[in-house]
Amino acid sequence: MVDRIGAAQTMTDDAYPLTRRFLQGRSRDALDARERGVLEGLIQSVERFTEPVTILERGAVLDQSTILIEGTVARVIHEGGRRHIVALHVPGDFVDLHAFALKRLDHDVVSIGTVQVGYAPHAAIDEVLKSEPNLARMLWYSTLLDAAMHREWIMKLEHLSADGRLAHLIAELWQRLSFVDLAGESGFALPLTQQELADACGTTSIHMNRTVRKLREAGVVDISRGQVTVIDREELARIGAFDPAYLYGQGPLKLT
Amino acid sequence: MVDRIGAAQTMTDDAYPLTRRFLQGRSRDALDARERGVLEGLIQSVERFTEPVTILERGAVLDQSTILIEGTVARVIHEGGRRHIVALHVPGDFVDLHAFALKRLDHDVVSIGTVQVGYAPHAAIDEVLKSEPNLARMLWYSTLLDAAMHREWIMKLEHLSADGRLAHLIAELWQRLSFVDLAGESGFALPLTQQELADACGTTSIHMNRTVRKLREAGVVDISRGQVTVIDREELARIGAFDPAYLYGQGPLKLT
DNA sequence: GCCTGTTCCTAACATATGTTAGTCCGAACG
DNA sequence: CGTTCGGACTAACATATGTTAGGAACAGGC
Repeated sequence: MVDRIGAAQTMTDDAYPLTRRFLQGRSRDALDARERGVLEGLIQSVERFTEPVTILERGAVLDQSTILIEGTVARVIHEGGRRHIVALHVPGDFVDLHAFALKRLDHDVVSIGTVQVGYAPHAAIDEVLKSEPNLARMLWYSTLLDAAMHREWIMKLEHLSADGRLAHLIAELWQRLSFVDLAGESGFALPLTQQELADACGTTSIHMNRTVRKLREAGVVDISRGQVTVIDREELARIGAFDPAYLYGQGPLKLT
Repeated sequence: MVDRIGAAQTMTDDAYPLTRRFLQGRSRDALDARERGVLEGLIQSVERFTEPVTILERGAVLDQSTILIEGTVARVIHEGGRRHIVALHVPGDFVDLHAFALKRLDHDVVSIGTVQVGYAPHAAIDEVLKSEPNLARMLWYSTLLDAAMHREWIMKLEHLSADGRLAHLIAELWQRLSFVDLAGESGFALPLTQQELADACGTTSIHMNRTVRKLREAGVVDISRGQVTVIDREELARIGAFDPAYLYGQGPLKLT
């Protein structure tokens, strides 16, 4: 592996404005400076969305993959006239790297709030697979993190009722935003409406409203106007049965 | 890509007793004979379990990955004294290939009924990554299929109530077993108890019992004594909101 | 400034599901 | 042949959640 000094790492990371958050807080130091340069070079174009928009449509056959640079996007499966959020992404995440191997997308990808993304052509990723086994492994790794989060969501949906599901979602997002330096001491910005929170927790907006109020009145967390303020961190983790091990962060984790 | 003739393919597949079901029914023909040989050669040992056993434990640091050769295994997350099945595997599936890159397992892997597995050392997979980009891509692909199934399970848990969840599970298993030639015309063998079905559908065994009875009395599917008999295939797919696209099968799919 | 749409919020009622407490049955085993 | 044990099954009751039907607060456009 590669030895790196913390300060030097921060300096070099600034040299990669588009991909600097990729695996930040995870095993990013498994990539050396050259590999980070290769990764940054994969991004051949950038796009910005200010309106809510379906960035990628289910069934689309893609020849490039998308990395989230700024903002929030959701992976959505429409079924029975309803919109189901199956995953949420924070900056630094590839949102459709799986399409590199699967080609066809099995779900939509939609923007939430203002979003900036970068595109990496599959042909360029192909070259990485042939000549950069370590970087290839890290790309694979990032899709495996998605899968680990999916499994945790399955557990959450099978095990917890609405308040636990919401608490888990909040705790997870807080942790993931902390990895990429986008969370505050006591909370974080959250552009999701109650309807969207409901879509991500498998409930209705009416019930999500009850649940938000319940957690607020219980003095656990205040979710309002795009801002989450955590009041009782331990209680939040307890209600949400949140153990961050599945996020595979490095170093001591904020929530235990 | 590689041109292959159907008959020849069947013959060569018999030469790979341990890995012949890997990606069968999916994009397996993207692998040529040499690559299939390399894959088969990855399996350095085989083990058989006749008793229900935890094959792999959460938190374990692995130096090999496990392919399911025969039988059924479940991925399980224990939480709050309960056992939650987050994924089920059929022969041909790698059950912990993600541990190659993640190293630490975030869940248990348990056998259901009699099971035979093979082990592929990570060092050998490392070599594949360096010298067999196409095979490496197929290994990646297989973990992305797992993730796609995870997402469908999330949708199922968010969207459907107990009878829909059960119908979806049955329809999915039937399709996946069909891919690997282990399903019959009107059903398949299923070693899961009602308790385990409940664990996979996020409900209780009592409610699963109601649900099994309901689907039986409605003339949709009969689940009993380890055997599933599908009576009304279309209704099963309708109740379970089952669209097999997410399984990325090739050719015409059994259920539509 | 007012209109218009979206989000947040509430109430009342119906229903799915969980919980507790069992009985019944067949397979495995002595 | 009886015992034992796990799984299948049922009933009665409590509760979480969905559904329908709205009102209140707020932001953006004109």
